[in-house]
Amino acid sequence: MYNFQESEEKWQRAWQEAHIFTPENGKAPCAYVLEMFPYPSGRIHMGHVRNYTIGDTFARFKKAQGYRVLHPMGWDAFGLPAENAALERNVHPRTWTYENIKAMRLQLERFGFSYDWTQNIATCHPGYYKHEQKLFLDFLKQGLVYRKKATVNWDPIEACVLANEQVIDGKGWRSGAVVERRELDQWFFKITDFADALLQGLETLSGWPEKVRTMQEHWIGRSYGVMFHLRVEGETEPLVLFSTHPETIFGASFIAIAPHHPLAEKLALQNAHLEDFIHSCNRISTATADLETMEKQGFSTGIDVHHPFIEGKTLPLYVANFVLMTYGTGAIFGAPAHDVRDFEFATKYALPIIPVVTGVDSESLPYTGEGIMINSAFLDGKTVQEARACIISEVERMGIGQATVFTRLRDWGVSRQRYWGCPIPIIHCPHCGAVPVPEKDLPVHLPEDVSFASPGNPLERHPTWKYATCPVCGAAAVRETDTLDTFVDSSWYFLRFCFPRLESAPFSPDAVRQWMPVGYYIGGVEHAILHLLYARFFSRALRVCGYDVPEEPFKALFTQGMVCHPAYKDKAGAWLFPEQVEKRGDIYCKRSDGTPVTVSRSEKMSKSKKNVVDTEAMVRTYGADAVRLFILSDTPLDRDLEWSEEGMEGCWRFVNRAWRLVEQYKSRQASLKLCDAHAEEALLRTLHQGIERLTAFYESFQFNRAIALIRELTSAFYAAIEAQNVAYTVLEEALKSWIVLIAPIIPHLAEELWHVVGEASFVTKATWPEADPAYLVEDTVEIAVQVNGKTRGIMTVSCEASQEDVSAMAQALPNVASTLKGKTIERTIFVPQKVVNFVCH
RNA sequence: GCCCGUGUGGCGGAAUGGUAGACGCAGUAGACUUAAAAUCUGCGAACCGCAAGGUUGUGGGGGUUCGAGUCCCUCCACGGGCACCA
Repeated sequence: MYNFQESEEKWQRAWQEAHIFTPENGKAPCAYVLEMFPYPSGRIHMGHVRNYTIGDTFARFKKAQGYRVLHPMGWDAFGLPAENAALERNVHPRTWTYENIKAMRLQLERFGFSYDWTQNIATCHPGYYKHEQKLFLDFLKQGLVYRKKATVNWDPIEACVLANEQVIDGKGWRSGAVVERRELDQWFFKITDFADALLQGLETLSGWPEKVRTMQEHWIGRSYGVMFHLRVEGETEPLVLFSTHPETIFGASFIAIAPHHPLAEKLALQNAHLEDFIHSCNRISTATADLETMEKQGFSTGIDVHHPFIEGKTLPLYVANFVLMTYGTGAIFGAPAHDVRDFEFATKYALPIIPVVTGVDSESLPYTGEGIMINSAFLDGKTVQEARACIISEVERMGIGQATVFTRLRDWGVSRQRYWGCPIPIIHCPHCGAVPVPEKDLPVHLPEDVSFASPGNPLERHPTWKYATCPVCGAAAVRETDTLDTFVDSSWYFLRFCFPRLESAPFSPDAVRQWMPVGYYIGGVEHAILHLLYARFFSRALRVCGYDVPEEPFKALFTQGMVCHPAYKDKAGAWLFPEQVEKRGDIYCKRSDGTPVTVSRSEKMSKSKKNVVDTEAMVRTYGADAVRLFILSDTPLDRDLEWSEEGMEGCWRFVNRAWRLVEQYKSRQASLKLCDAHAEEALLRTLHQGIERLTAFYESFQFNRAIALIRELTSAFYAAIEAQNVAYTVLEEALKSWIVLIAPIIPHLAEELWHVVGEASFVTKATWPEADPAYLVEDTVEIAVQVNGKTRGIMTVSCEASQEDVSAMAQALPNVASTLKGKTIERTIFVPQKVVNFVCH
C-alpha cells in the first residue's frame, strides 16, 4: 500500500533541501511560468489549488524538457481586509497579514509546488514598496502622474472614501450613512496617454484568449466621431458637442448637457429649480445599481441653441440625467428618430421626431440602420456612410470642429485613503506645493504605531508621522497620507520576481532581459480587465522612464475557470457544508437528523454559501498528488470545474494503481524473460506514440487529455506485465519513460517510483523522453468504408494501399456488397488512411 | 440593448470535414473471497431484431459537401462581460 503521507513529506523536504527549483545558470532557453500571486486572506481555496496546479505542472514539464525555468511565488499583501481585521479583532494589519502568509505557505507547501520558497516576496515589505515609491517618482518626473480634484464617495460617519462597490443604495456598506459626493485632490496615472498603444498591443497578443482581448478592447472603448461647437443664445462661450452620428444633425430636436456640465452649474446659480434637479441627479448617480431601470429625466432650461446648418433654427437646451460628464464633452444633440435613448427622451417631453433616413415608418422608429438620407439639405440622396464623411468635412471646412476619437478609458485614480498600502512618497509644502520625497529618503515607511479606534485614515490622525520638512525649502510641511491602490503593487511584481534580484533597483536589467516577457501567465478570468490592463500600462510607462522592459509583459495568458459545487440549504434556510449532507437514495438529507435538504445548481465555491471543500482536509485524506490529478482531470482548464467526491476518489484510486503497477513489475521482474517480438514492438509503439501525443497535450495545456492518455498507457503496461511477453529490460526502460511523463502532474509518486526502479537522482531532474520516429509510423491502418456517406464497414489495410486495391477489398465486404447490390457506383471517393466512400444510386 | 462563449450518453468530457461517445465517474455482470471491502476483467446512446444487421441520434430549423458534432445562415436555451458611452 502506497503511504502517500510519508512519501509526500519526504520529497517535499528533499526538493527544498536540494534547492532544486532555483533557476540554474547556463545557456539553455528560459521559460518564465507565472501564476497570479494570491492575496493572503488566510486560507488556500480550491481556486488557488487549481491555479497553482496548472502552473506547477507546466513548469515541471518545461524543466524536464531542459528549459531553465523561473517559477516564483509571492503575496499581494496590501489591502483592505487586513484593516477590517484590525477593526474587528484589534490585531495589527501587519501581524494579521504575516500570520496569514505563514499559514497559507504551509498549506501551499503541502501540494509540492515547484517554488523556491527562499525567494518569496510580499508586497507589504518595505524592501518591495520602496521600489514602488521609486517608480512612482519616476512616473512623476515623466509627467505620467498628476494630481487633480476628483469626485469620491464619502462616508461621513467613517470619515473615509468608499469604493463604488461599498456603496449600497446610496449608503455606506458598514455605517449605513448616506454617502456624499466630495471633491478631493487625488493622484492619477495617465493611462489614457496609452489608450492607442494598449489597443494596438492587443493585436500582437496571439497567445491571449480572444475573449480577454475583446474585453480589454471594449473597456478602452473607442468612438470615432466629430466634435463641434454651437452658439448658445445669451452665452459668449460656445457649447462643444461630440457625436458618432453627425449625419443625423438635421434630425436634431434638442440639445442635452450633463448635470455637472460647467454650463449647467453656471445656470443653476440663477435657477433654484435647476439646482434642485442637479442635486437629485447626484443622489442617484452615486448609487451604482439600477441605472438600467432609471427613468430619463430632463430639465428644460428655456435657453435656445443655434442649429449649425439651418439658418435661424434653434434647439431647446436641456439638462439631462442620462448625459455623462465623464464621456465625450458632456453634451449631445438628440436625434430621436435614430437613437433609442433620444427617442425615449423626446417621447417623454413631446419633442419633434424627424426621420432623416429613408425606409422608415413610425412603427420602426427609432431606426439605426443603413439607408438614404432625406430631410437633410445637402446630405439628401447620400448613403449614411457618405453623409457621415460629408458632414465631417463640412464641419471642418466651416471651422466649427473636427473629426475626433474618444476613449471610454479614464485615467487611473490611485489614491486610497487607507493605512495598509504603499505610502505615496510626496510632501506637501505650503510654499512649494507637492514635492517628491528625495530618493535617498526612500522608503517612506508605514508607521507601526497606529490606531484603528476612531474612524478615518490612521495615517491622517497619527500624532507625528505626517509632519515633515519640505525637501526644497525646509519649511514645515505634511506628508501625503493617501496610499497607493493595491493594483499598483501587482502591476510590476513579475519584474521584481526576475531572478537574480537587486536590492538597489526595482528589478535587475539583466534578469529582466533574460526572463521577460512572462512566457505563460495563469490566473482567473476575473482579472481579465483591471490587473492585466494596468500591468500592460505599467510596462509602457516604465519604458517612457527609460527602463528596458518589453512593451507587453505577458506573452501567453491562460485564464482558468472557477471551481464549483452545489450549495445546500436545510429546511430552516440555513446553508450547509457539503460534509453535513448525505445522499440517501435519490434525495439529499442532513447527516445529523435526516431532514431533507434543497440542492442548488453547481456554482462557484463561496464561503457565504458554504459550498466549499477544504483543501487541507483533501490533502490529508487523499494526498497532494491525488488532489492535483483530480483538479486537472476531465475538465479543460478554461471551463468551470465541478468538484465531485467520487471523481476525487477515482483519482486517488489511480495514484494507487500507478504505484501497484511498479510494485507488480518488481515482483514479477525475475519471470519476465520470455520475449515476444510482436508484443514488445506493440508496447513500444504505444509508448512512443503516447510520448508524442502527451508532449503536445502538455504543451497546449490540455491536461485533461494528457491524463486520459496517461491512464491508457498505464493500462497497456498492466496488460504487458500480465501477459509476461515483454522482457524486463525493455519493460523497465519503458516504465522509466512513463514515470517521467506522469511526474509533472503527480510528482511525489513519480519520485517514489523513480527510486523504486533504482534511480538515485530526482525524477524532477530527469530529461523528458523523446518519441522514436521509428515507432510513430504504422504499416497498416483501419479505414472506414462508406456507401453514400454512411459507414457500412471497417477494414484494416496497408498504409500505402492504392485506391484500386482498397476499393476491391471494400466491395468484397459482405455488408458493403449487399448494400451495393443492384446499384451503380458513380463515383468513388478515396482518402488514403481515412475512408473510402462509394457514391451510387 | 450590445459583445463574447457554451450546448454531445445518467454525469464530467473526447473527436486535423472522414468509424461520434476516447478517458474518467456513476451503473451493471463476472473472477478472487466463507463473506464484504479492495482489486482485476467484461458490458454499456436510444429504438427494432434471436442474431447478422437496420433505423434514429451531438439544443431546434435550413444550407454547403461524396461525407457535418465540426463550415455557413437562422432561431432557442444557458453562462459570462459591458452598459443611459453620445
